[in-house]
Amino acid sequence: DILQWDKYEDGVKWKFLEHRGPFFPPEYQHLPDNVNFYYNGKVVKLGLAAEEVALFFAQMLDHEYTTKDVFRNNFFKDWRKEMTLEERVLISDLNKCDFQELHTMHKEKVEARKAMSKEEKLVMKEANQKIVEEYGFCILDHHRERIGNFKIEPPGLFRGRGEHPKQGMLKKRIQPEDVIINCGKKSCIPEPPAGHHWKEVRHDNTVTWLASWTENVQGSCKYVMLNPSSKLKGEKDWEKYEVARRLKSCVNGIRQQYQQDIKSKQMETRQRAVALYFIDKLALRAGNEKEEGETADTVGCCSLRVEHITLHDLLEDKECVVEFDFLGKDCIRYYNKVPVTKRVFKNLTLFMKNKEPGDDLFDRLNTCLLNKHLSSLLPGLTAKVFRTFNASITLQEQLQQLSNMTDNPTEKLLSYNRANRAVAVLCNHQRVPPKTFDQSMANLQSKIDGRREQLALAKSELKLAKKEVKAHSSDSKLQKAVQRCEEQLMKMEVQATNREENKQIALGTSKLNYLDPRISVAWCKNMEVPLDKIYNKSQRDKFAWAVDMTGADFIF
DNA sequence: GGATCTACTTAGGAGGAAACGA
DNA sequence: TCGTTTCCTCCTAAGTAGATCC
Repeated sequence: DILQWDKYEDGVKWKFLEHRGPFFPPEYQHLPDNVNFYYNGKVVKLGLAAEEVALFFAQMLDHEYTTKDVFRNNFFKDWRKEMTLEERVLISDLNKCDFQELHTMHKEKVEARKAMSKEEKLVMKEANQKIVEEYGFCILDHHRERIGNFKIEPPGLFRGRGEHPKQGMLKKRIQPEDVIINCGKKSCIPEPPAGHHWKEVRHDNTVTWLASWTENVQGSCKYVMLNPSSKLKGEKDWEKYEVARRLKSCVNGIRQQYQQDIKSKQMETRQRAVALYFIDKLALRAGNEKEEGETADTVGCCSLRVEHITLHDLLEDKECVVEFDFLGKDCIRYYNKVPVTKRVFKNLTLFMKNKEPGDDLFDRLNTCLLNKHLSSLLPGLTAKVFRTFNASITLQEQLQQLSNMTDNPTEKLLSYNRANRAVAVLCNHQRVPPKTFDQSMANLQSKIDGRREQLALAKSELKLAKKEVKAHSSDSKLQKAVQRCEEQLMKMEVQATNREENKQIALGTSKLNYLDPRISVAWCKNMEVPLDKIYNKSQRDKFAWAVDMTGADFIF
């Protein structure tokens, strides 16, 4: 069976596309007269452009960002570009800038928004819904579809992740003159805001975006695209999982092949084989090259450097252990100690020979070479398919192992979460533990203790009542109280277990992007668990294609 | 054959809304 | 009913990977 999500000829994604264009954030308004910026202790009335950027900085004053040298220097440099000549001559030292009044004003605004009455909040909500109604939908091939990000990103200071060399730079305001509109030839062309025009209007039906603009900090392109619930995205999602399933049916052969390749005479082949071994076994990302100095220093498999691994002949009673320690996507640390085969271990020793810590581990390999090899093994196969495949197969196996039909609903959900968690751990989906984690854990524990005492009390009351034969009528009442107490205690204990195990693990990313939803739908059917215990509304919308087509007998 | 461009998926965090329990 | 906790939505950065350019 040929996977063909394009229902139209070569690369055509749609025949009709109509929308209102993106929604622009409001223009900047001058500060009230009584709110002042001070330079060197003196009031300075800034022009509109410089003032707007000053406010961006002032708003972030509570944030750690504003204490970092890189952030401050980048900000100051870009801020000065927005100043008039006089302003620039005067304001030459960020340390002499006093943003306090701007900061206070901002905080008051935030407080005021929080303190709004119910009625006021409702008015706001309705105004927002009107905007969504007007700009948040498009017509694509006879279907009214929700747009994902129809709002133009407002200007502000760039906040990268980790030690980003561009943090603090000014992200400029986007004008209609910067925006390219993409729509159908026969559709109405969206009206630009009054007094403005679009950069370009094009009719390219081989792409799925509705509008795009170039962002000034990294020089990359931003797109307005459809919501995940759309047919177009759903079909693409389905295809992704079908490729992963096809990998499942030939993965044994591929594994044998790369084990053989590790012995190859060709250095390139051996490096490719070891990299693939890591990608398959550890679910590492491919690791494209990145331009040095443009982004934070993060790596994936192919871009690993010698400094990122340590080899141990023997570690904690295990032989041939590779210790990984590097920053991956979003500067999330990957730390793992993994026993590997002797052959892999010997090769790694060889790859590292005569190299400096900063040298590439796989100096003969890159993602392009790796993917070319993979697509020759199976059409559509790339490095990231291994992550999808290993994630989904892990979920299926874990669900099989962990869940019992005889469990109560709470226990069934715990099993599901644990299976989900196994995948999140494999894919290294981490989160920072919530600030209140320890406190809320302690709160829960004291609630559990309280309930335990209550249960003990209820039990002894019941015992007492049973002795007195005449108290028969109140007997069943007490029985129910005991039962309810036991149930609540069990629920809380499961909740505590689940929360503890989830401390540093984020389940959302794998659920949304790596787990074939048909596995979960089938599990719900088999276990008689309502689907909405597993997926919320937007997740059910995103996975509508799977909900419709999946029976209890589905196997990934 | 490497650099650059383009289009798309994957990612964690912020903040607000809803749910929960005392 | 109120304060806390949990859930959800939005936001936009940061990846992957194929195409195009030179």
